[in-house]
Amino acid sequence: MDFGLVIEDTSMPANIILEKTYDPQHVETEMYRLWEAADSFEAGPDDRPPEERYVIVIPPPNVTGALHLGHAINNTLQDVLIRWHRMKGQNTLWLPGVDHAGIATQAVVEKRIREEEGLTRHEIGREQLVQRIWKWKDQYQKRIIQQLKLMGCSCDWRRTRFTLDEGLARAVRAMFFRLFKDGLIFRGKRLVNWDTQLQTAVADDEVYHEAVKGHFWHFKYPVIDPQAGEPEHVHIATTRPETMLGDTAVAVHPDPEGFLNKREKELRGKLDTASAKETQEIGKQLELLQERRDIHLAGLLRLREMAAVGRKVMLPLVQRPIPLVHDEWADPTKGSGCVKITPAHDPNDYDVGRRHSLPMVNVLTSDGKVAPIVEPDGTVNPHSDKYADLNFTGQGRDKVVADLEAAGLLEKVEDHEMDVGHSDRSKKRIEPYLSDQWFLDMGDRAEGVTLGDGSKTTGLAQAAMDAVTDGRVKIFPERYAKTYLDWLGEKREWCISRQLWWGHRIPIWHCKTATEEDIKAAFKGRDDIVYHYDEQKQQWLICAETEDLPADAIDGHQLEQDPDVLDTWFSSQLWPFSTMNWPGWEDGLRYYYPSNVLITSRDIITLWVARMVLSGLYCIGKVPFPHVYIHAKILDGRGEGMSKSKGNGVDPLDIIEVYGADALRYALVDMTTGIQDVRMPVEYRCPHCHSLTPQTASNMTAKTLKCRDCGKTFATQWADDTTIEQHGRALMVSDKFEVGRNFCNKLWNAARFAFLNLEGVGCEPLEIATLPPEDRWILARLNQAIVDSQEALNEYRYSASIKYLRDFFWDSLCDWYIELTKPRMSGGQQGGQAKQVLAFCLDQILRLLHPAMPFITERLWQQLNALAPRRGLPGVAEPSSSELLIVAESPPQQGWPGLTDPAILELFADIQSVTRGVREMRNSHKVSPKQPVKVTVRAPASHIDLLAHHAHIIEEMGNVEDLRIVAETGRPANSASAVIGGLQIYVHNISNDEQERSRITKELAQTDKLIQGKQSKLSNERFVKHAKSEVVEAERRRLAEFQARKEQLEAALLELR
RNA sequence: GGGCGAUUAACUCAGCGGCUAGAGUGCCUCCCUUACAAGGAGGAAGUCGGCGGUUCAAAUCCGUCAUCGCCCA
Repeated sequence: MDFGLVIEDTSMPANIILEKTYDPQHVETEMYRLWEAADSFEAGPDDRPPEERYVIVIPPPNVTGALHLGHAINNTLQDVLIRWHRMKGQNTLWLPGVDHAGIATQAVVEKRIREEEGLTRHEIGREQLVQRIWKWKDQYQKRIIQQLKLMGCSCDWRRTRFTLDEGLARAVRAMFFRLFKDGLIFRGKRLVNWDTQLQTAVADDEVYHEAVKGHFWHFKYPVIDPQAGEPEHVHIATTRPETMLGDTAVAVHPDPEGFLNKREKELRGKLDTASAKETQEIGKQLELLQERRDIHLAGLLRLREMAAVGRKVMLPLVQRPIPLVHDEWADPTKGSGCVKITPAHDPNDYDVGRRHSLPMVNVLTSDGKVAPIVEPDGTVNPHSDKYADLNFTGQGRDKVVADLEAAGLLEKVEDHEMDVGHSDRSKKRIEPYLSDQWFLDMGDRAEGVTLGDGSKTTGLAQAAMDAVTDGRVKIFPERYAKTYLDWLGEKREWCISRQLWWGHRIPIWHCKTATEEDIKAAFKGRDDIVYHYDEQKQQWLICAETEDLPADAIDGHQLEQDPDVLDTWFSSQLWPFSTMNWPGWEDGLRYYYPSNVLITSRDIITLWVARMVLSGLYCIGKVPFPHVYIHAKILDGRGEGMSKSKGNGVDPLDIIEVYGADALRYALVDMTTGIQDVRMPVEYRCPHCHSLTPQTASNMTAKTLKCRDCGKTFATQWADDTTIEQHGRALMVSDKFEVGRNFCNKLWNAARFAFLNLEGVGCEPLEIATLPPEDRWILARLNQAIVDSQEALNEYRYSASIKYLRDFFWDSLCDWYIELTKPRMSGGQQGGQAKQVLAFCLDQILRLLHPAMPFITERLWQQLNALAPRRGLPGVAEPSSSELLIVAESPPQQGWPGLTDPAILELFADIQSVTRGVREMRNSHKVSPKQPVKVTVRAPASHIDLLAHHAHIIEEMGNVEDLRIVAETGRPANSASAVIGGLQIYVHNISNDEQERSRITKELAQTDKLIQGKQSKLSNERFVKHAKSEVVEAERRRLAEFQARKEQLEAALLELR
């Protein structure tokens, strides 16, 4: 069979028949080629006004690895909107690209080099490593774009960008330069999360917490020259003994008694409203509190006095005298009430240190060893050399503990479990580390901050918050606005430097020796240079906006570029406009910025969305998008997030191979309701017999498995090449996509049926009112679907949208209209009209389904164009024709006014109920569907004509050979009966009195219950008084219906006697 | 510790103050009727997580408890 495209081969007969089942692979390739050949995805500025313009900038997938189902849902949802708006005739741009993902990508490449070659990055060198990462990036960018194309994404590929591109680097430098010039970027010493493996600072969000078993060590520090009544030692407890080398104080609470009182009051206050369980718990705490008072308070008060008069203790091992200080960080309810303070190695201690101007003594080297201890006066501590270079948490800790024990200062050791931060990338324990970093000030500033449009704001974070609170940016679903606002509300400074090699280098040059005059002279007349003096390090920091500075840029002085790179989100935040050539305005920025919507998942609302809004405002003065749509995260069947490394990550291409791209997309759209997670049980598809074996916790990491159906062995993603070759690799899929495949098949076959019948279809003016009822009905149903589905899509209700289309197409068009009109199609009366209506419905549903299922609809469109080039209802609905569906006009959002017909919808629903009643009776009495039955309907005289007009529907769909509609009749012999909507329906000769009696009795009982329910409701005066009159009316009507049914059932029962 | 969300049929989810609580899948019965068995016709299946409250009326709103998930500290 020739499967070529009509559009390519005009000599092909128009009535070629489609294959019986839909073959996605072949069609998908052909259709994508067709679109690319027609440049359908390409967009460029033209004279269409802003409201006829639609732009989405892709959330760039990172090049760490291939795309999984999470990306599939993200990009499908974008493509649906893009294709829909393109079909609305808008100037539509979907701008694609990928992200370099700094630390993540460097980590995977470093890891691979370590595993395969046993080399570290320092052995390879900066230049080599960066080159290797570029190679990795090229490979994955290619793979990612390939995946997107196979999913059907209609991006303007000519505009593909990468966050490390030259153009994007220009944007990064432009923003950095402005921020630096405005004094919003500064350098400072801070405690950061340090990854000792990758030797870089990492952000909070790159740290995960895990419970780790450890110990609580209790030590005592000797008091220097204890006075009478003072203890000889203070007691401290710690989970990190090795950090004591850097202690610079011991803190005690300034008002332990007040603290205990306050705590007691709080607890007693809680007691009033507490549940029984809580009461018990609180009681226990109160007891403990009393114990603290009795046993510890005197000691705590003495310590407070000692701190007040400036007493010191001698830090053991390194023999450093350190003060006792008052600070509320010390908790009087815990331990001795004293806490050791290591400002350079604990965030809380850091704050204490700042409050009391304590010196910071670093104890850690960048690669995770004990540092040589440098005392506050700058000298190296003579006692510290025996610890230097020991592994910090290993030998270093052991030695500190052993030495303290030897000195008789170890009191006891307890088991203790605690949450410890680990690096997401290297899986190594995160250490707090005091280091020089670059920061962006997000907070409010006295002098304010000037935004891109010249307006003033108090600070960057505030500007981004305002955009959401005043509605310039709307987040769907709304609840996520809270995440955004809460995070920004902290206005924390953002550490933007990373000690990595993969990323945008910080455009700052350091110079220690030059004077301001030297710098002025060297850069005279240049507005792309700014410089600030760094008091702390006593050096000039020179920022160059457009080009790198040579080392000898200042005569007689040496310049050195800052070795750090920027946090990856620094470049990602510029994505909505850096991709459009900012800071230049040419190449579309003026036309295409801002975009219309950002579609993403909730885990990067703070990391990325908030920062894009902030930078859009700062750089340009306009928010980058008015809408943010947050979609669900895909979890596996046990509720765990999918990931390749865990083994439960599903590659969209596996799904496409098994079910087809449209099936993938249909299912993803269908599951996009308002929920935040979607469960997706994962299954292995046996390469031998294609049956599915569910993935479980125990088989998730297996290299080979046995098919539970055919028993043969197959390989998984974990197996080596030889094993895969030997057994074949199982694709990882989920049967959730079967619904998509089935829908495609149904669409394909319905179209196939239509094509068999559409030859010679006309496009004549039709008088809607004179059409047979089924025609008027299907057109009204179509119109409903047109309106409802697009309305839903407009509000990002994807699942609802596709459901309207499915219901129209499958339940109405296929199951009723097509079945009903088969006789007309094959030569019956008004056959031409039926064909014309069918062609029109097909035309419209293909247009409506195209955004979600582009491949199959385009293929069918080609066929439809060949067979029925003119389609429509002249004078009522005249869609314009189009060679390609991708650019065909979408049905009008308000529908075709001439097709709206609520009356026929209501009437047809009644006819359907009657038909279903007949079917049910035949089915429950085991009458073969092939066996025609005789039916008599008793109806009120006023309804007889109307029913007669629709009799053919019941006859055709119920296989009724002789339908009589009469005002009066007795029960035909052995007939089964049903009461439906005021009609008494008898199906002749399929039942007996006994069966009827029992069935009617049962239904009577049920009806009685309903009547009672309604009666009690309506006899409630307050209901009648308070409820809306429509509601009361509706209830009365319903009661009347039930009562009428009851009467009929009783009459039917009487007939049996 | 704080926040967000979920809990409805065996499974995946709709419904979010007022119809006899729905759909798809699965299950059962019947049907290979020349568009489609990846299909058609019909059916069974639910104390809407528990307990309180608001209301004429609660799956829906509020409180609380339980279980699960996510985010932030």
